[in-house]
Amino acid sequence: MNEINFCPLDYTMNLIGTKWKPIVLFHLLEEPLRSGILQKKVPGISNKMFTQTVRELEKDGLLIRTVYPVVPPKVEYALSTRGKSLQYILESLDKWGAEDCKK
Amino acid sequence: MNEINFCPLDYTMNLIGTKWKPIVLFHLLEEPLRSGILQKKVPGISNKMFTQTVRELEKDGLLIRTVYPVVPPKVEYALSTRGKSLQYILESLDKWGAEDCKK
DNA sequence: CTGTATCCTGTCGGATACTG
DNA sequence: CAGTATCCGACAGGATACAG
Repeated sequence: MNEINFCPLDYTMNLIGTKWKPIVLFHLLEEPLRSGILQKKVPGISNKMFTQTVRELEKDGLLIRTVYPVVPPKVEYALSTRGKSLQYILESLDKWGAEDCKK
Repeated sequence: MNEINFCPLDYTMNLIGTKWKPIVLFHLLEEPLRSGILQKKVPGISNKMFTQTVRELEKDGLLIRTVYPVVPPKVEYALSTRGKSLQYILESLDKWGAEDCKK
């Protein structure tokens, strides 16, 4: 890597520029969701990639993982403040896609 | 893939959701650039990935490739109308990154 | 200058089975 | 229900050499 022409866009893409991350975040915009529900909203994602994705998002402080000590286990994911600050971008991406695929 | 919960965001990410595409497009926002210049603005990218990236962007109609029949060869890349319509999003991603990495 | 063609390695990412 | 572990094929992506 070279930092000479580093641009913030690059920084952003390193956080959310993967196949699944934006979609996961997008589905959390409205409300926190428990694990199973969230995963079902991202069809095509494998169990492995789902876990890996939310783990990285948690590590980067974009979402918060809450474990409820009940049986059966219940885990809920919610956007952090930092994650919520992406709302505008996620919706822009969504809107652009909606407009563009009409053509 | 499953289309039940297909969202436009997914569509957008399939077009520009890679490591290099947004950066390449971003550097073309101001003005068309010839190949060598553009590539130098994306440090860290290998020759192979650069060619591959612009080829896909061209195929998807996001940029236009113009070959000038001169010696030495001159090739220029410019955003298409469709590519320009991403300006807003690219700048949002850039701004977010600039804001966020202050913290 | 611009782009292509190999080769080669690491990682992505799915399928499956299993634990608490 | 939620998550982990392993296996394994596919491909992203770099280095290098070469062509027009």
